[in-house]
Amino acid sequence: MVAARESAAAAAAAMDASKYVRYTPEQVDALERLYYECPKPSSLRRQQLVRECPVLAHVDPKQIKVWFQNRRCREKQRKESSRLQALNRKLTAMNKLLMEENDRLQKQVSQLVYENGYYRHHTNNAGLTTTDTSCESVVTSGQNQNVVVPPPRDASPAGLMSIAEETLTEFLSKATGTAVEWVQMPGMKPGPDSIGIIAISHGCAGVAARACGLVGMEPAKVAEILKDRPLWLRDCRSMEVVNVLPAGSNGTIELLYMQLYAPTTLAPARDFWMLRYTSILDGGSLVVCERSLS
DNA sequence: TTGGTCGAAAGATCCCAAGG
DNA sequence: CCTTGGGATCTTTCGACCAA
Repeated sequence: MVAARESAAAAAAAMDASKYVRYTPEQVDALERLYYECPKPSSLRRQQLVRECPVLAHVDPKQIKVWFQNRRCREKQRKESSRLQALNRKLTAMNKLLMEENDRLQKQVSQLVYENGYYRHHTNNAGLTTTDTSCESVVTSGQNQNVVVPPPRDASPAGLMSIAEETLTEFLSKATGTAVEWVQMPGMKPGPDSIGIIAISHGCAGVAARACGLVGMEPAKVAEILKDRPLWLRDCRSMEVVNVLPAGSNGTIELLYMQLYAPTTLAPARDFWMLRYTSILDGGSLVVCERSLS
């Protein structure tokens, strides 16, 4: 490249200034017409053009060749330029739409933050919640009287047992084969093969079945899940075991009060009363199913 | 006057087809 | 297979022209 530059400079220096010509408008018109007819004329055709066109009579065929070369080059550059301009217009229009959408969403967020603050304020005034809105749990094992959510509908042992049996039956009916319809929750992997996920089954209006371990899951995998309790409860901001009851099949029923982290920083944390049924089934498989009582 | 742009010209390099 | 001629492409230089 350096050699090319040097030789080009040397050639340019040697070039006679008188060689530089500017074609007349008539010549340019003629050349443009010829270019329109044929952008790549052969050597023979170029000589023929010079003979046939009077305004080009005194132009060297070599100059004609160079003119066509440069003309093709210019056309290529113009096409590329117009292509980039069209692309730029499209991107600008897209950018405008995205800016408008962003603006609209920002306003929506502001409105939701405002509403959130408004409802928090009213809840605090009603004396039903803690004054602490930090990361500290609002649930403290019966010492804290400022419980957010209402108690379960039927917290009696018989009522809990009934709900637990119902939940287990429902869960087992869904947790066989691929019958479970898994719904991904924020920050969690979808699908029954995921470990430590929370899934909410479809078709159960108002009822959430929280599953951690499926029937038929390998015992080693279940043990692995149970050992890694922090992961198992990673979405859980706080949890309180309010009551524990023995159940059939070596199972237990626990009444839980849970507070889950908010899916986004702008949304409030969610509070649940949960019923957890834990049981060892035949074959050593473990089933843990939970049901919201809210 | 100066800086930018356009156009003409030329060199270097690569590729391809034709001919010996 | 090698050489040769020509085209394509990229790059550079320089003159002309124009607007600030």
